[in-house]
Amino acid sequence: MKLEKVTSEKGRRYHDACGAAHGLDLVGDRWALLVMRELMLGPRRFGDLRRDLCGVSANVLTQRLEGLEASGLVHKRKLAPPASVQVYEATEWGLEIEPVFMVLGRWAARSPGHDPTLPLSAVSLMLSFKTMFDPGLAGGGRMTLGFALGEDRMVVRVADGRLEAWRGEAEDTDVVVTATPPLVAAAVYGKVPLRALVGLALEGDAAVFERFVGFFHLPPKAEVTS
Amino acid sequence: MKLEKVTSEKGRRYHDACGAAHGLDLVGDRWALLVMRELMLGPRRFGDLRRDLCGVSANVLTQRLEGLEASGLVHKRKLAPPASVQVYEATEWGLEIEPVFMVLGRWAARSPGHDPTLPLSAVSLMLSFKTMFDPGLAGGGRMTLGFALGEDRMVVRVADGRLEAWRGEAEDTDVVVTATPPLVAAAVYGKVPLRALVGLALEGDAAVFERFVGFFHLPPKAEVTS
DNA sequence: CGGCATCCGGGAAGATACTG
DNA sequence: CAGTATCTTCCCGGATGCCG
Repeated sequence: MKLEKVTSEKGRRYHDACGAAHGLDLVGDRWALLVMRELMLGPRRFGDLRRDLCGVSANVLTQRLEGLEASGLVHKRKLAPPASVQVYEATEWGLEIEPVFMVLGRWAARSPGHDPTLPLSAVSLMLSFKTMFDPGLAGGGRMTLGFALGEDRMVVRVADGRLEAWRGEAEDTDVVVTATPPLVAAAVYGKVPLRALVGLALEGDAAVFERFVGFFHLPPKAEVTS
Repeated sequence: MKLEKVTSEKGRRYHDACGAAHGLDLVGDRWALLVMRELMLGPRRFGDLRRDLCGVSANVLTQRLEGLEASGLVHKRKLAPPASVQVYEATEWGLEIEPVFMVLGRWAARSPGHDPTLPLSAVSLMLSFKTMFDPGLAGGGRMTLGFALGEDRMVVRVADGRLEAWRGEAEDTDVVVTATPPLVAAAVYGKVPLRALVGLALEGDAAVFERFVGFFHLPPKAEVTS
């Protein structure tokens, strides 16, 4: 006898025609935006989401996925056999939220309270590349890098002053980086010398990764004098 | 005997190096982002914030302002005599959050659940202009409009394919619009004929406002077929 | 009256255990 | 592995009251 709470989904929404307010109605609940983040590079399984969203509990994750699906941002799908596993996938419209991560991330990176040494998911690392990539620094540089981050395999391509990232096995890559996401972040954003990063391994042309590191720069910290 | 809750400010934050996650640490609490929205066009008083943030309770607003001030996004200031009233003002870095409203608002406007007839604050209306303005439609158009929205006085200038908005009395304006924000939104975004909008009054060159309305277009609604 | 603290009820989030 | 059930904690919202 389920108590049929029926999830009224009313009452805690802003009653505001402002687009940003409605955006918060859609992804303003705790964890909701970060769930979308993890889906930006392709479908994920429930357990993978739970692992990468460090700290989220199973019931909350279930609620968020239900809510996001009800809003048309996420689609529950079952992969074809023999995989036959259930995955959650962002809808076409859901994927269009990506610029929010860029703008919000770039702004928040100026916060004095931002600690870049905290844990980081593989998807977050890829999105940070797309956010902090500076075409002016890259010039006409052209390269393909593979990243082996725990179980995750990512490919990053820089070409024509643009950076693209997707989930996939490394093929035709100039260099393959094996490490944890925070270690890669330390190298790219902290400009920590590679020899100082135990646990980060390069296979292939190490000089390509050295150049890659130079394509990024963090925005200056904001003044907190007030 | 204060119980010294000391606002540990710990525990409910995401423990994530991702910039977007830290952005949520800063403005992810309920109402926080909308408080920043209301400060985008200049300092506001506590009571004004409470009136425009329809539904926020006084204690929550106090908590948010305290938190935003502790984060360096908001500054509490007392206006010079004879005003001598206390106002809350976004810091320089706090103002830089504005692009978040543009991107989030443009994305959320595609939601099938977005209801543009809901209440709207004067600041929200101005930000929506900056968000939905299409330079291609404006061409070389050049105009200055005044808006009298209840107690609020706003000025909007279109020039050189750019739109600017600020709080101020109408001077040297081509036309002055007196109405409520939702009525103006109905005219601009709903393309409702002016004669159908009782309560909206134009003073000056009405044709200028007619042209102004043509400078905006809402993005198409997203497919919810999935 | 504006700004802010206190108290309380309801509900969302967090943690853990349990089930198919 | 993918959730569900249950309990606890704490945030949110509303009301009240203090104080300059």
